Formats: sequence, structure tokens, C-alpha cells
Amino acid sequence: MLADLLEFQGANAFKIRAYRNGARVIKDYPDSINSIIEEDPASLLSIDGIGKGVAEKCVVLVETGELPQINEILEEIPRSVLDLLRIPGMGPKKAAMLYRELGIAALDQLKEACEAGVVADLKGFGAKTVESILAGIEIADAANKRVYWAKADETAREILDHMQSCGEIRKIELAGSYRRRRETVGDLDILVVSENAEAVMDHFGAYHLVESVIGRGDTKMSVRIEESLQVDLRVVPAESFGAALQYFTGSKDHNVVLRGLAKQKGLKINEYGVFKMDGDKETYVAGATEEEVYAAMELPVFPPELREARREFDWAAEKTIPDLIREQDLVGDLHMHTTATDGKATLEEMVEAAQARGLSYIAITDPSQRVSMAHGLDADRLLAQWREVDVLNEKLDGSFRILKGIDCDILESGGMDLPDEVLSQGDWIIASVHYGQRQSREQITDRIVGALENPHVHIIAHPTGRLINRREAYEVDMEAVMQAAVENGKLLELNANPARLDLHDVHLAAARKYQIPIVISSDAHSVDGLDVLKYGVLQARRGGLTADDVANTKSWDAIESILGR
DNA sequence: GCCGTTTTCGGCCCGACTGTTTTCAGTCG
Repeated sequence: MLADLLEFQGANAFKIRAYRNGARVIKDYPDSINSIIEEDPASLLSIDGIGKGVAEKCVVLVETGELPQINEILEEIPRSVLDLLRIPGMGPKKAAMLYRELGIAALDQLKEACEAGVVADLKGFGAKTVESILAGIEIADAANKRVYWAKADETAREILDHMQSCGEIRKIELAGSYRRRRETVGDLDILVVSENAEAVMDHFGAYHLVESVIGRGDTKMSVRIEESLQVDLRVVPAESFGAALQYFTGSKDHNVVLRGLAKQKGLKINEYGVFKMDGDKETYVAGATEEEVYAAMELPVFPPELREARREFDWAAEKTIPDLIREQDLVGDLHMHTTATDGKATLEEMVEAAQARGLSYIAITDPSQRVSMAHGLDADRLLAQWREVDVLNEKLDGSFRILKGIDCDILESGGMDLPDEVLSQGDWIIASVHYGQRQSREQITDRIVGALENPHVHIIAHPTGRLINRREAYEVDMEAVMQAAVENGKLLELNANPARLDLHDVHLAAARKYQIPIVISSDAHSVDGLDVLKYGVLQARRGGLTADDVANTKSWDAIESILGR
């Protein structure tokens, strides 16, 4: 936010970038900044991108909860000016001009001023700008909303389908955050090799969900579909395809680092290729494929999921880029519901579906009694279900294994929702927080740590409780949770539901550092629900996880030995 | 504000497109 405000004030662009970069580095950092500051504030300086200025601000922020610098600026400029920046096409310069010249500090004021005709008279503004601002105000919320990766995937496939029927396309690929498999996607980037850009763009514009054309030039076209999602199309020559794919896959921060490295080598990289620089003269070196581009930089082709300017360049230097987990590595699924509670399929149906998907074991984990909304299981119903599981396992005769499990609520007052003597009879005991999510950080952390210390509990499900775009994670000290998981030899879940993806990538990277085994679970409430495992795998890849880091790539026997049985 | 096996000062990624301009600033990715 400091960077946004400074940008609005017209401060030095590099300073703004330094703040923004610092904030990102801290957000992406696998260790908690709070505990670094507690132990040794000076060590902040050893983190790339954090210097004296940002480090000092971190300490003040952690100790007091606020930044005097921000408060000072907010005395001069109302916070609502930042809303102006949410309008597509409105940047800090134009917004500052509106505030300075017309005193506009909020969206409704801007709308009035546009309609009154005073905005068009400003220098640099005109009739078209006003028109686009008015349209932009209407979609400011929708335009900034990021959709679940799974939803973007659906749209992307439909658009690809549509584009396939254009005869002029020689190659087509999706780039951007979609290709990096980010949990949410802000827009789609499509790259095309063609000799006939006009025809490709015409075909693109004819896609039935295109709502408006944001812009169209000789090689680039942007449209908005279904109110929110923006789709950019870029037509490039074949010899630039790899460079363009690299460039538009990003991330922006990854590219900034890459270009910096190129400069040191006397090279220049842009979306057209890698060029050797000799004074003003540039010679094309590479660009047709991504392999070529990275090879020209003496770098490996980074998996797109890792291109976030986090650890990947260090890993490349050490030759330790993780061999990321793949969907086919998963052999079991350890979290699902049945008709015994809020699931749509019976125990038998879930078993059949899991077998059909090539899995070799599953855990049946209906929620416990406290989760009344889902008609959670009390001890009697649970034990009855487990007897059913025993019978089914007999029938399966070793060809497939069903584990007797439960998703046991961690009570608001602490402690488990079912007695130890019941839990001790199960194979796979999940503990998770469903209620009291607004408790203090200490309370929630204590509840979860307490569950990890219970000898019958094996894993914490959806450890932060967030629902992407809908509910923030509860306050929890993940460092303490991980510490407790390590000390008690417990596991953590990566819930693969596209709306959860909980743990997120930064926590996964931290868990990997702690060597805490992760379990990727579907949390399926139906047969089709089992198919979300693939989204969990993508998230795990973003966290840098290998098959070996994920417990359910191994046999159930191997998991039992992880649990010390 | 950050950074340094060319540097502790002087750099900091790079190009497309738009709208408002008559050669370019602002925005975006």
C-alpha cells in the first residue's frame, strides 16, 4: 500500500519498485518474518531485495502494527483515491491529476465529474478517455476479480477449441499466470504463430463470449469476455515463438531477473528473441523455442510453476531445481465424505470411483458430530461405518484398501470432538477447524497444536481455513503449527478443492523445508469430487514439491511407517 | 530504495497500444 500511495504522489519510480519488490519478497518468503525479527532483525538484510529501508519498516510494522509514513500520507490524501486505480486504464498519473485538479478522491465523485463534462477538459484527457473511464467504473470490481484456475482452465479450453477452427494458425499456446498454474488467474494470454494476424484476430473477435474489444493493433488484441475475464491474443513470427512464450508466461518478476542477467552477459531478451548486443548493433541468437531462450542464458527451462523470482534462480545455480510431482504420481486419496454425512455418493460408490481412477487406497473421512450442518458422525455411527469398511475390505481381498478414517473437529474450546478410545480404533485420523474461526491467533494456534499433540491424530486438514475470494484464512501461527507437526511426526494436508487450495504455495515451500510430509486430498463430496486432485498437484508444484515430498504418492504401508507404526 | 567478480555511485526490463498529441506520455503486462 505504501508503494501505491507513493506512486500516487509521484515519488521516484525505482523507490516504488523497491518497496513493491520488498513486500513481495516478504510475502513469498518461506519463513515467518515475525520470528526472524524476534530472533535477529539484522538477518533481514541478507534476504535478496530487502535493504536497510525496507528492513527498518518491517521491524516498525511488526512491533507497532502500523507505519508512520503511511499515516502521514493518509493525512494528506484520502485512502479512497486508491479505488481510482482499480479502473482499467487508470494509472497513478491520471488519478493524481484528477485529485490535484478536481479534488476527485472516490469513484462516485469521478462519475459525477465525468458526466458534468469537467474531466474531458483536463490536459491529457479527452472524450474517449471519459467514455472509457465511465465504462471502467462499471466494471472496476469485476475487472479486477481473479477467477479460480479451474474456471480459467475451462474457459481456456473453450477458446482453444474455437481457435482451432481458424485455418491460419500454425501454433497456439496459453501463457501467463494460467500457464504458471497460479491458484487464481486475472487474464488469459494466448500466443499464436501465423502469417495472417488479421485473420486470426478476426476469428478471435468472433468468439461468442467476447463482450467487448479493449484494443486491437497489428499483432495484439485484447478482449473482455463474460464481463470480467480479459483475454489477450498475440500473433508472433515462428522464430520468436519461444521468446514470446517465455516472455508472456512471466512472471513479471522472473522476467526482470532474467533480463538483468542477460544484460550482464551482453545479451538482450525481449518477446522477439535473445539478441547479442554489440554497441547499437544487435544480432539474433535464439527465440524459436523456450529451450533455446533459456539455453542462450545458460539456464535450464524452469517449470512455469516455479517462475516467480522466489528460489528458482538459486536452484538453477546450485543445480537443485526440484523434480516436481505429477498427477500420475498420486496413488491414494485420504479425505472424502459419503452419504453417511453430507456426501452425495455411498461408501461403495466412492470405492469404485477411486478404483476407476487408478488409485490403490482411500480413506473414508466423514466429518464428526460437532459438524451438525453436515450431519456429522457420533461415536456409534462412526464405529458402525468402520465395521462396514472392514466387511468391504474383506471382499476386496487386498486388491484395494479402504482406511477407516474421520475428519474430526477440533472443538472451539480445544480438544477433539470424539473420545480417544474411539479415535484409537481408526487408521487415519484427520483433525480440522470448522468453528470458531474468528478466535484470536493464540487460541486457534493452541487448538491446532493441541490436536497435533494428540497421539491419535495424524494430520491437519485445510490448515488455514481460507476460501479463495470468499473467506480469509483464520489467524494462525503457521510456524508454530509446522514446528508441532515436526515434533510430533505429523502430516499436513494440501486440500485440492479449487476454492481452498489450502495450504498455499508459500506454506508448502516452508513445509518442504521442515520436511513435513504433505498429503494432497480431494475432500470429495461426490464421485466427481475425486477429480480435483489434479488442482492440488498443480498447487504442490508451485510450492516446489517433488513426489517424494507428498505422502500419498507412496503405498499405504509406507505411510504407516511415516506415522511410526 | 536496492545493488555490486566492470561499480559504494549510478544504474535499475522492454515493447505494444491508446489517446491526445503533432512527437509522446501513460498504462499494461
